[in-house]
Amino acid sequence: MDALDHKLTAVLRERGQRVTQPRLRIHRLVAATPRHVTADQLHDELPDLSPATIYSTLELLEELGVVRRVASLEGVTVYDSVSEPHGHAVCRRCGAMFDIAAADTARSAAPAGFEIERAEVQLIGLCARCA
Amino acid sequence: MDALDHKLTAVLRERGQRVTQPRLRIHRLVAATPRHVTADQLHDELPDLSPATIYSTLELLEELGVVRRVASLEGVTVYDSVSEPHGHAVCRRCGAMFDIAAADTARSAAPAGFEIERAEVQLIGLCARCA
DNA sequence: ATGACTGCAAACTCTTTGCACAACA
DNA sequence: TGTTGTGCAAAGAGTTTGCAGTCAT
Repeated sequence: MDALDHKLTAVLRERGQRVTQPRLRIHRLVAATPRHVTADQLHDELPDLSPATIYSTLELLEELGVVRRVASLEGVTVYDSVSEPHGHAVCRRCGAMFDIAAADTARSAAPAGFEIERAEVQLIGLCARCA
Repeated sequence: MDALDHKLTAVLRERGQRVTQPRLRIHRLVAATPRHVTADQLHDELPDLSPATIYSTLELLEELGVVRRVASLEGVTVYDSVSEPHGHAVCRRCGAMFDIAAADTARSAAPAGFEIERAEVQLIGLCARCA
């Protein structure tokens, strides 16, 4: 986990931002979560951090390019550590999310002049267990 | 617009649901909107309908397969009349949404056993005007 | 030391719910 | 006429904001 802290520390310093415990802890947790996190889940795991801090830190981490906001279906914002551009298959019944690799193929469909910053693919349906 | 009303009337009757003015009006508006609608936009155009009615009607129309809920980035639910499965290119700056046709190509990436009910593709970036 | 960051609490937005009235069948 | 659907108002989630105290530099 130390490598993670160093990475974030470097990015923060580079932008003149302070290195604080909440930032390191939230970053660690997002990076350690295999798939996706909500602000609420983070608050469950870090109860001593206020929602305000969690949200503002997530916003900062997004600006730093370390975390990504993913649109979700239930009106809840889902966050994701930035690794590779990818898509999600979302089970309508149990909510399970699977990463898929279709985002790249989708890029070819952009309208003329559109500068793609990221491609999100969501497949909604029933996972193998629920089907 | 009469064809629309007839279509919805048929679907409603088929399911034993009543045909009401709010349902017809909301359906017309969603169908008439070139791209996507939020519940709030509908309420602006139909101020005499209560939010509760708008939401419950949208939910009904979704169950009837006439309208689709689209995940959005700003924590606002976006609705879309059902036509062809498609994706969206969303401008990060001005919020403009363009339909794209990439959803089909994305289907091939589903995990094993996953039953796709719909495929959503979102490209986030800057549209030609904002770039 | 000083300025940025955090926590607390309240506010805000979007959406849902409960109940009485109105409208469809 | 008998339900079902609607409006109103309040409640409920999730997220944002303001301000005073705390901590990194």
